[in-house]
Amino acid sequence: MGILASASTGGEVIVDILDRLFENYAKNVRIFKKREILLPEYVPEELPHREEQILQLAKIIAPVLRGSKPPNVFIYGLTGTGKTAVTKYVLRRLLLKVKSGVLTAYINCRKSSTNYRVLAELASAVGRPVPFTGLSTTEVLKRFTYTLENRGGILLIVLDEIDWLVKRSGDSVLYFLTRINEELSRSKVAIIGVTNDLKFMEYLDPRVKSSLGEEELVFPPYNNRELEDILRRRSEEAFYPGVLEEGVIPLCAAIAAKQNGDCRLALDLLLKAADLAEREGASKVSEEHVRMAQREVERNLIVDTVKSMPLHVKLTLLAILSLEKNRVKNITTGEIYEKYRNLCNRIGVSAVSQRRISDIINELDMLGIINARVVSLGRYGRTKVIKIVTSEESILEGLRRDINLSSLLSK
DNA sequence: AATCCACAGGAAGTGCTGGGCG
DNA sequence: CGCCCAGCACTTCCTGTGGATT
Repeated sequence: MGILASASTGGEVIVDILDRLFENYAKNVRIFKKREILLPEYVPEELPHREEQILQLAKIIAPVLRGSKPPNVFIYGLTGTGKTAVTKYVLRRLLLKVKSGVLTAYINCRKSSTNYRVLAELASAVGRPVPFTGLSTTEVLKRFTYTLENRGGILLIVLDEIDWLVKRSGDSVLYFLTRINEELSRSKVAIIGVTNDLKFMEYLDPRVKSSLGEEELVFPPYNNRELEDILRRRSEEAFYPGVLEEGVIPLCAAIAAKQNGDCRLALDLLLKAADLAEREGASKVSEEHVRMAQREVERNLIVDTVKSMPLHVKLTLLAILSLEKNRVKNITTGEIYEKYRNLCNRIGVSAVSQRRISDIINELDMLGIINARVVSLGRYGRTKVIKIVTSEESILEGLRRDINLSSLLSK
């Protein structure tokens, strides 16, 4: 105690802080009854307001119960409309009814966005794990097909966020998977493709497109009332009674309803708000906690993505930022490249080509940090006009974490 | 109506990493 | 060990283009 107190400049202040922290902590174990109920991976026992979609999907894949291959399904819906939850839920229920001969593989294509990784996951789903690198894709393909054929039965493949796979690696794996059944006799493959981007279908080979879209399911966004209802039900399990102030759930629902009815966001806000309340030792979660959570969610998202960017992406972003700060109107690719080259000179790294910067600008646009749209300025050429559409403060904070950039940001 | 700017963005290739196979 | 593979970040070279200006 003495050591602790004398080590700190403020005498026994640290002791007071610790005391309060521990007291609060002990007192506030009472907010969460079961925190994991609010985590995004959690699939609840009931999925309210998605009964219709559950039924439709179940009808489509029910043929596996009689041992025949169900049609391929394509599921479309905005983020947080319950696509993944419904799919997992229906598959889980199905597996309870089926004795043998059915295998499922769930692949998140954002995490496994290359042909090789998708095939590797499929291979391990049929019980033939392969090294995560080193083999040729045709080799993995062979092993997967061979093992599947020997096992027999039906394999249901869920390709979640399938647009990521197509955008990064093309549709060759999809093409292979939609035609694999012609080579199999003892087993069959059915695909459930899940996405929130309908436009990506246009890039598909027409044969893949028609095969994948044998059945289609659309998930509408949740409305305000439905979101509230979902939050209430989850809260009953997640929290002790009475810890949420009156307006908390409606506020979370309202914010999320504005964001295309994103239920994941609603749950995340509630979770973060309760975390904040607990951390500061409040006995109840208030609307103010929700608003703080909203700001934090937005901020963290930007800071984290910026922080993890490669150097030249950061430099590009910094170039855009400083052009914006100099009140340049209608920032173009050429202007960004010039500024970027200048920044590279100042910290002594060699610049990449303008072609590459053009791609980086597109990447930043896809991340939603900037907005880049192609415009034609007639005589003055054709270029992209770029705007920052997120908090400049948060971007800057992400950039500041990079020591390479410290000399550029000091003043 | 023709021109021509300032890029967009496709194709193909390079060098590197991190691994496998026989 | 030597050779092969996929993925990535990037380059080089290239053709294409919307529309204000001539």
